[in-house]
Formats: sequence, C-alpha cells, structure tokens
Amino acid sequence: MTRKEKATAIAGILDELYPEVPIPLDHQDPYTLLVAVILSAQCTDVRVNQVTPLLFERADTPYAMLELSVEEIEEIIRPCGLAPSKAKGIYNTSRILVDEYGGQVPDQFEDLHKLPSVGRKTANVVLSQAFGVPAFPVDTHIHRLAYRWGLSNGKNPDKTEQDLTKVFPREDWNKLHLQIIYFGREYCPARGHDPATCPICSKYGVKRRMK
DNA sequence: CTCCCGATAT
DNA sequence: ATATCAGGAG
Repeated sequence: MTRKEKATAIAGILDELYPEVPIPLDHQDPYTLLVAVILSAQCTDVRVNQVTPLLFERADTPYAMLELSVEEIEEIIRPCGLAPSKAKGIYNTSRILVDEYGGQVPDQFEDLHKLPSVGRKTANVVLSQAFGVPAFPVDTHIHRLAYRWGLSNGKNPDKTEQDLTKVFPREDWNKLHLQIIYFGREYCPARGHDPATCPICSKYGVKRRMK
C-alpha cells in the first residue's frame, strides 16, 4: 500500500466520522480570526473562545486595537498563557495592518507570514479559513498524527506539510486539516494514547514506536 | 534548541 | 509532579 493509497483510505474514514467541519475558533471576519489564531498557540480553543469575546468587545478591528495599550491587551488575554508576547504580536500586527494594508488582512501567504507572531501555521489557517484558499496548516496535532499514520517521517512541521500536501488532493486540504484535529482529540490524543482503540492507528498505524 | 506561560488532564 | 494545549521568535 503506497502512502497515497493510505491517505485516500484515511480521508474516507475522516469523511464518514466528520462530514461537517465547523471552525473551532469563534470569529467574525479575517481580522478577528487572525487574532484568535495568534492566541491559540499552546492553548486550547475553548479557552481562546472564552477570552476573545472580552477582547473583541474592546477592539474588533486593527484600528480599535491600537487604541488599547499592550498592557491592556495583555491583561485581557492572560488566561491564554504566553500573554506578553501574544499581546505585543497582536498590537504590532495591528499597527502594520493599519499602516501598510489599509486595515485589511492580506490574503497572500508571504504578506501574512511577515507579520509578527504569524508563522506558517497561523498564516495557513487564515488563508484556509478566512479566504478559502487551499492550505494545510500543520500544528502539533497534525504533526503527531501524520507521524503515527506513517504519512510523514515526523522530522518537523514544515516537512510534514510538504508530505501531506503531496498525498492529499488540494481541494480537500482545508477540510482535512480540521477533520484531523477533531479526530485527534477524540480518538488519537497526545496523552494516554492507545493505538488499539484508534480506528486509524489500529489499521494503518506504523509499527514504529508511537510518539 | 530554548524560552515564552496559564490552565487542565493524567 | 508532569505533560500538553490549533506556535513563534531569538
């Protein structure tokens, strides 16, 4: 069985389990999604969704965000962790959006990736979920499952992104990213993972020692 | 590679 | 007590 054939089989299982894939981070537009994704680093989406209403009540546009101080932003987002760097990132990103993009979130990867606190994963989420552009964001969950399933050698998230975009059809990337996240939470978690009870690992999981 | 860091599951 | 959570920067 080739890697591509395995990918096709896995996509079939995911489609059956998750025909609908709602976006887990609450948002209203590209800007609020971008902010929510920055906050989601090393934090559950549930907690991000608890914090963003408080933040967006104060500021839901880059212009309004600049009316707040970095310290004020920091105080609101503290429960998400890594608050000092995330607050600076949100503020400085808003500054650039206002100064260089007319207050709009750019829809090109290179422009997004240049923004402070926006790496490959965040830029790809915004492209995928705010603009509907095919992209395959690779976070720790995608990285972990791709390794367990033998779809990538697990060296780093960038390599995993290369491998996954090769074996899955472009038009399915956006959906698959979310399906894999939901599946990982329910059947294939990072802690307390039992390959025997995972419907995909039990059939297609690599023999290598699981991470 | 290390550090950033609050809350929760194990 | 320790690992982990929709990572990114130095």
